[in-house]
Amino acid sequence: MTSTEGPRTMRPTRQRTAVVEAMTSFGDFRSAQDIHDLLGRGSTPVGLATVYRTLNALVESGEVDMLRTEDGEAIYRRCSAAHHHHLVCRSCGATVEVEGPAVERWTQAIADEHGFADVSHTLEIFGTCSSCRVR
Amino acid sequence: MTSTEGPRTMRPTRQRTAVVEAMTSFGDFRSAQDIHDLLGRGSTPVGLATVYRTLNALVESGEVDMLRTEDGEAIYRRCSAAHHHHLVCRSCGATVEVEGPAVERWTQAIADEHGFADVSHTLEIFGTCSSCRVR
DNA sequence: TTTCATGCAAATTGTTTGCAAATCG
DNA sequence: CGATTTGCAAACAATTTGCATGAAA
Repeated sequence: MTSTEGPRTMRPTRQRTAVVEAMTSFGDFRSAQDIHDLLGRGSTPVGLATVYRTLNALVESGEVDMLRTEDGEAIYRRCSAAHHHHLVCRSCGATVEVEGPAVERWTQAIADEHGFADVSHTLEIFGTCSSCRVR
Repeated sequence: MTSTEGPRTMRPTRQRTAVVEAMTSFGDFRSAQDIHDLLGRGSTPVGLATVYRTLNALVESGEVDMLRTEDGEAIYRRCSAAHHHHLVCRSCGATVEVEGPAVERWTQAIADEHGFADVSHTLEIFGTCSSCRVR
């Protein structure tokens, strides 16, 4: 079970830095492939496998948050970014970021109540925005 | 955009029934592959592709709930009528159904506030259940 | 120089699709 | 019969892994 052992240290390489900076530059969730593409276009191309390895390491070390999109793709976000949710228009895709202290508290409470620790959650709201209703 | 059109009716075939019954027999989340294996052992083998197609259809029609496990696998469960959310253990996968009138109201309010109509939402809570913490 | 990280390409895994044969209405 | 569904295998997409090479310590 100790087969998956890895080094305890993480070398500050050029590509590792590039990934971290990319993650820092945009605060929201992106897929590994997005990040790879982004870096590829820039002046610091990084191999896709490396992007994956780096992101996994960052998740492991708690510096990055990972969650799954509806179709199973992993998306990552720098952890420190303020936690918020999205209100998405089904029709045009417009997105509004919303915060919900109440929801945060509620989920925490529910989890406590059932003896769950180390709580996190995902919440997305879908609807039809006013512009799309009019036309 | 109408390319993915399908028939509006769903024929009650032997395999479709088998899948639905399997879903009914156990109340918790199972992967498509689990269901396929299960049926394969029994007297009513159903092709894996068919299991997937059937499950997708059921999710589409709202008879089945689908969510993603930490590693991106889709898991399905027959869904009870009432709208509810899930509290899922990251480690062992145990799930608790929770209701959240407050959340329902909150999402509605947020949507209204931004001029969105026809609102729906998804919310999943993740954590580590007490049994898994103990060990 | 020794160890860890990178890149590439090949290997895996979960899921979807094309198409001929079986089945339902 | 005619339209839909099934099964199988091939196609796919996201992610991981093996291995030789390059860069830190």
